[in-house]
Amino acid sequence: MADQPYYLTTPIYYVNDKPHIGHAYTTLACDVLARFHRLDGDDVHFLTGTDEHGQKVEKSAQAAGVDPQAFTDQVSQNFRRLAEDMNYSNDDFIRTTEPRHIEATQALWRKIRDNGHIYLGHYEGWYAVRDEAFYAESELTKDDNGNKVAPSGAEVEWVKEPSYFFDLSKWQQPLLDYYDANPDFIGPDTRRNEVVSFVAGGLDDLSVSRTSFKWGIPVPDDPEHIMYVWLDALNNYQTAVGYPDTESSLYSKYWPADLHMVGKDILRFHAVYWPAFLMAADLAPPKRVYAHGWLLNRGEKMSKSLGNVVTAGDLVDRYGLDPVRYYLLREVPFGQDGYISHETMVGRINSDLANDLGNLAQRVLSMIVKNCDAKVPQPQALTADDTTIIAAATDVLAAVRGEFERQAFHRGLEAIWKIVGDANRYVDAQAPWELRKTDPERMATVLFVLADVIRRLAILVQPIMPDAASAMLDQLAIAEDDRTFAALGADPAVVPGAELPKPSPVFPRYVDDETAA
RNA sequence: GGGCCCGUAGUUCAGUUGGUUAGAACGAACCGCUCAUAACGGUUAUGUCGCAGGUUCGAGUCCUGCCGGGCCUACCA
Repeated sequence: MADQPYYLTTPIYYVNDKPHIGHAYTTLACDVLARFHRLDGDDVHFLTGTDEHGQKVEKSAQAAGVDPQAFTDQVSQNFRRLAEDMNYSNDDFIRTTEPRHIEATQALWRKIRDNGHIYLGHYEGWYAVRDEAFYAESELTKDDNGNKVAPSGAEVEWVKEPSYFFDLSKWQQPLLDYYDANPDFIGPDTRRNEVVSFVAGGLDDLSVSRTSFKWGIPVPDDPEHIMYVWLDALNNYQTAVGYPDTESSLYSKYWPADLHMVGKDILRFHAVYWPAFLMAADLAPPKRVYAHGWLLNRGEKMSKSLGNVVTAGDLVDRYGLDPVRYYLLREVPFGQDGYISHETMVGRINSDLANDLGNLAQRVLSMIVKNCDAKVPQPQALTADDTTIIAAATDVLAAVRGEFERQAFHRGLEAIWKIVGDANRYVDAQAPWELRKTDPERMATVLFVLADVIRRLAILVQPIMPDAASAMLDQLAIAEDDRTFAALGADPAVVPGAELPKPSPVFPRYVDDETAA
């Protein structure tokens, strides 16, 4: 059970994009899982990074007057900064322009080619020179002169260029068999259904090289071609664990990946193309791909044209990092689209964090400092009420683990907050402020029990809110080594006699400027 | 056009293989407490479970049709 390997990945983000809340959301979910598994004693490898090849990058670099490598060196920093600002605990940050990735991806190409699954053909389609893009027949319309034009209005012409193809059409049945044998491969279920029906509908061979631009990984033995997008991008997951050295300690430990987290827009690449590529190379497909939904700004899709794009930085500046981390995973059922708004943010911060959890810690710690000489009190024999709540706070881990394994973060948090509620009810039922006058020893026991319940809650909440949880555990004088899930059992618990600092609220209420007056 | 999912209290959602008076949270009203970040606890209320049929002793829970919303995918021209 100890030291189980757990390898999870975010998508690699396209460097040409500016980081927005969607990137932050995907990586946040992974970060929470990574931290959870580490606390659970697993040997975690958590990867994120940037996708740096392609025509758009080539053009942007040109426009900036620098070569593509220098350009990507610069803009990939935007995503490294995001990782730092959001307190992500990734173990590696991969860039597709790194030598290790170029080497790994050419090796994958050779393997697939040598297995007979890549052939040379022609890529053809309607090409708009002005847009430098191909369009499907269905996207085209006719202008006044009867010429076919792209949605942009640009004239298109039928273009044919040599291209290597991957024989995706041959993988329909193997893929369907794989889905069938691995019912948890794609989540949530509704996405799984979509993918299965897409594959069942038949697959076309996939163009996997281009000659029309240069910024990419050269095709082995035919440098006129560069590899096209997905083969390059997807293989980052293998590169980072040492491919092509499949005997390496990293690869043999971490492959196949336990989870690829993706947005729903790129599910097909991960759930169809990627396992097909891997099977074609005699490699194991990942164990699970999970496609989450979109965050909608008050119900509207965020877009540049609407001017309602929210960045993680905007939210963190206003509400604080840990509250934002909590909010994003608690408010929206992961996997579905969901609204975010100032009102719901304030609701979560004030109700769940300030009033329920924060105030629980504050009221209990204040009583201990005032009435127990600022030391963890010495308990007497525990009553049934005491053992019940302690057991509940301990047992909830199993429920949370189960929910997180299905990426149901909101459900896991709900389960933890049920215990927060229990603890507040316990305070009221035991009324330690009465016991202070009537039965000081019982008061001491009640406060001890509460301190230990708060300890457990803080330990559980660490993956979501690392800094705030750490502050709570500091206030309980819990040693750094005693903060893993293994410490959720009875010992080591809060230590009677341990000196506690004067408590200060961990989660301040959010007060609107307008309503403050 | 084909496929998939959804439509349950003001709001966001749970409702397991069909079975007694349909649940939670937030919000609302009232009551209590006073340790605490004016926080906490208790009580109460509201639902034609999208609409119409059907199967069944019994349906939010299965079937059919319709209306409404979303997603995936295709095509005609």
